[in-house]
Amino acid sequence: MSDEISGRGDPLKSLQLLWGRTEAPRRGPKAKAGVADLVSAAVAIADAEGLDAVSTRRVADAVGISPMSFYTHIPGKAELLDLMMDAVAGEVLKDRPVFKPAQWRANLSRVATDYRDFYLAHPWVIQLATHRTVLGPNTFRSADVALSAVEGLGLTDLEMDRVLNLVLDYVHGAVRNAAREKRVKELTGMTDAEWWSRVEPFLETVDFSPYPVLSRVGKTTGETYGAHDPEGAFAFGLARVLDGLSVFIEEKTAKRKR
Amino acid sequence: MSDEISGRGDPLKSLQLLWGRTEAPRRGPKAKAGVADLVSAAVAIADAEGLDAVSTRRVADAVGISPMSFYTHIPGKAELLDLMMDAVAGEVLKDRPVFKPAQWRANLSRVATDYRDFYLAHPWVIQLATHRTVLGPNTFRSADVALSAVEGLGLTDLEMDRVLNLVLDYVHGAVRNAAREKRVKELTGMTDAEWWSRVEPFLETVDFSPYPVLSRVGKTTGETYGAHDPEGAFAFGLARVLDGLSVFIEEKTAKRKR
DNA sequence: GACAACCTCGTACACTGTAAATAGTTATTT
DNA sequence: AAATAACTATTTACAGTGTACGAGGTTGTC
Repeated sequence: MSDEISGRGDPLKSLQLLWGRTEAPRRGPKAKAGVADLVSAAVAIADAEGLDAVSTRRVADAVGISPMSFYTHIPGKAELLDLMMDAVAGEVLKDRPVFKPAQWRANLSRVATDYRDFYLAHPWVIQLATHRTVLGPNTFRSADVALSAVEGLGLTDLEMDRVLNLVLDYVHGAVRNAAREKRVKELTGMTDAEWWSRVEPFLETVDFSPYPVLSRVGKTTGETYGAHDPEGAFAFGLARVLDGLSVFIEEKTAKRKR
Repeated sequence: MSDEISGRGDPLKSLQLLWGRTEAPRRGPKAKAGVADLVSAAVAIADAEGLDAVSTRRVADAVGISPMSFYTHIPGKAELLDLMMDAVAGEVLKDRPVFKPAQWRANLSRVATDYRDFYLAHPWVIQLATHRTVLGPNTFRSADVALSAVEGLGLTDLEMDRVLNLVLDYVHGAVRNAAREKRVKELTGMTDAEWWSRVEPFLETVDFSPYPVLSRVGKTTGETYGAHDPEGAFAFGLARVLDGLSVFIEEKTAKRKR
């Protein structure tokens, strides 16, 4: 277990599949299932039961082929994961919003919340995103739209890249907290409250005097970490990030005017 | 494969192990290996070969006991992962720096870079940190120290929590990018350059016209994503985050003076 | 009809986490 | 000293994983 890597194996084969560059077979029987079927079945399983429920056998079974037939269509599990990532990447910023440079703050807000909703809809993406970027069409498209949120501000290309990465890095980090609650709940069948009610009696027996600040702050933020407000925390962090970018961008444009 | 969860199973057993609350055995033979041996062996394996090289059998073998003897000391793999996390958490902010409130910016900088170095030293932590927080002594200690970086600024406890979380969320997200390169390199034996040299010929055959912004920006940021400057990107993002916090904190303290 | 291309499948191997039963070791109790 | 309870260690076993290999069936082209 633990970490199959998305982006290993022959990178070329992955790319060909991502871009649909596999030439149509001229002979042979018609395939019962295509790559798209396998991928969407895998995504459905991951959405419903988490990433570790996705096995090549399960996926093959879901589309009605035998375990090993899976490998006729996709060379290995790593490639399947790449394809899954790119498949769902099509959902983010789906309507291709038109961004006006003057409203960069609203633009980035939109990008951030869209990515956040996306991660929450497919929490398994967060796990896979620990690996290499998938170079697929949908991933490219969403990156293109996201970058265009900071287009026309007088930033250099490198700055645009960094600004966007800052926002997305923050979103990723912030969503982790909300997403893992969801995952743990599903996998353990325990709600957060149940879990804490089991843990709390023990915590009351530990000596918190070596952690004075944590113990005070922890109590306030809700029963020593128990109650979260992910929504509020996300909004708070995003506002700070945008404030920080505001300082940077304002200074940039002020210089340009001189 | 994919995702064992750190924080499942009986939460109490995990906590007892984390806090060394297992009473010393009164009878029976002396154990060949203790919990600490198992955990440090596991950490060594994870550091050297990645998280997926850590199996209960491997760990048992490393300390010289038979596979199933592992379970005499630790109830399952989930608990092992919790213990691993807390074990290495002892390394972050090890010297317990004394933070002066007036220098909150330097303080948070220190916290951020310390966590960054920590993640880079143990990239597998990033994968596991997708799950629930480990309630262990070392984790508590590092959280306490980190929180004290923003102590005495006139922030409420909730604000302190959010400020710190913002910084740590960003660090986590930013480090991901650097850490995954390291991991992919180790696991595939391919350097980033090798990997890109294989991928590039293909990318040149794809039509980038649907992604005008990405294609332009990508080219500038280095061979369409090829060359990174993680160091620079990290510094850039952190500076923006701190700028954003500066706005918030300054406004706060200004109000207090009134 | 022959052949090559292609899909599907059964078997097999090395690995994983861990349940269950058994055997061996030690300190306490009788 | 013998019995017992508590504890560690080990063997065997099972269901699950990814996937290599090879055999067999199906389709289009020559």
